[in-house]
Amino acid sequence: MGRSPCCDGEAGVKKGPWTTEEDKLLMDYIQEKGHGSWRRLPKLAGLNRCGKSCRLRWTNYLRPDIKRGRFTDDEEKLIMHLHSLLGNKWSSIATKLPGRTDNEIKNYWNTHLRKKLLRMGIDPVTHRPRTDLSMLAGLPGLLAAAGNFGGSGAGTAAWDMNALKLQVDVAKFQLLQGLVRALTTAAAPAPAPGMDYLMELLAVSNGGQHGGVDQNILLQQCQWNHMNNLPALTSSAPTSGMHNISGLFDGFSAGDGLSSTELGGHGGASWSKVTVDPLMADDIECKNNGGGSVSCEQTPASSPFDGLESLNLMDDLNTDGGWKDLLEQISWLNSSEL
DNA sequence: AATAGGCCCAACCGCTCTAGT
DNA sequence: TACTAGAGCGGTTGGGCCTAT
Repeated sequence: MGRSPCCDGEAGVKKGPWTTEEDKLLMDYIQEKGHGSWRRLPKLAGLNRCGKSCRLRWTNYLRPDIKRGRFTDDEEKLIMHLHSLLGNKWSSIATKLPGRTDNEIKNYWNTHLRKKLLRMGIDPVTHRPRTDLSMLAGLPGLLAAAGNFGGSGAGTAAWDMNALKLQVDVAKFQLLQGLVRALTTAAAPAPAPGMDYLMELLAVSNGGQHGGVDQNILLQQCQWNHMNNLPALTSSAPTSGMHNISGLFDGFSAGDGLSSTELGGHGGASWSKVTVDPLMADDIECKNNGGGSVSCEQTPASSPFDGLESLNLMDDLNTDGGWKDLLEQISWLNSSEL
């Protein structure tokens, strides 16, 4: 295969912005005769353009059913949701938004939505919480901002308020993920760098319940697994000694925008399917079935942030010796390049 | 008022896919 | 089956516009 682009070899063909005269020629021709073969169209329509350029101009600009103007909130949410399902399949996404072109949606994504997700700490490619440690390094600022809300949210859009709460929650989850990974890597022949510090950190970090997650349980579980040379986490096949790990999820409930579909992985304790879709995705509720079994089921989507209010995030974050301290120390760990 | 930097978006480029021969 | 033409798609670019200094 592989052939030269259609415009190659068409010397003297005009490029660049279209004039109103050219637009009129193209519109008149297509409205009268249809586009037919795009390759032959320019000649028939009296245009000094290549067929590809004509097609693009028509589909992206001149088509009569094109909707102009700002994207609505609903359109924005739909794009985000569809992108989480389809990825950069702009043409497929465009079919669900009447009057919008793939090019327009692509541009809007790259200039607005992508940045919006990044600000929320969500990876715009995977639609999951960003896993790079630079996010954890920025947590102190995030926590400070969260603390400044003071619960009133005055002057702040509800969306931003909820997004920030979600971001904090995601950060908590990521922290757990990182901790478990760091700790359970000890099952490998060479302990992970910094593991000793993390163990110590957990030991001195109050050891109590934080956001429904008992750090002692976490620590004990990891130690137990280490001693018994077991996979760090498992999603099925109840394993003796795994009965405590389900407690990790007590703080995350259906509807809080944070969910997990595969609580599994081996050795590296990869909780690979943690999904955060604050907009449209159905919730996935994880349950402790006892005996070390954790099951997850999809529940109908409700309001994206239902359940957030019940998490007592601010109390949780501002408690001395609580998550705030822990996160700050973790960010220090990161900046020290362990 | 001038200018630098960032943003936005129409248009182009190059690749893949599909249908026809 | 192999090849080609045509169409479509996603990534990238360039220039105009806007905003901050």
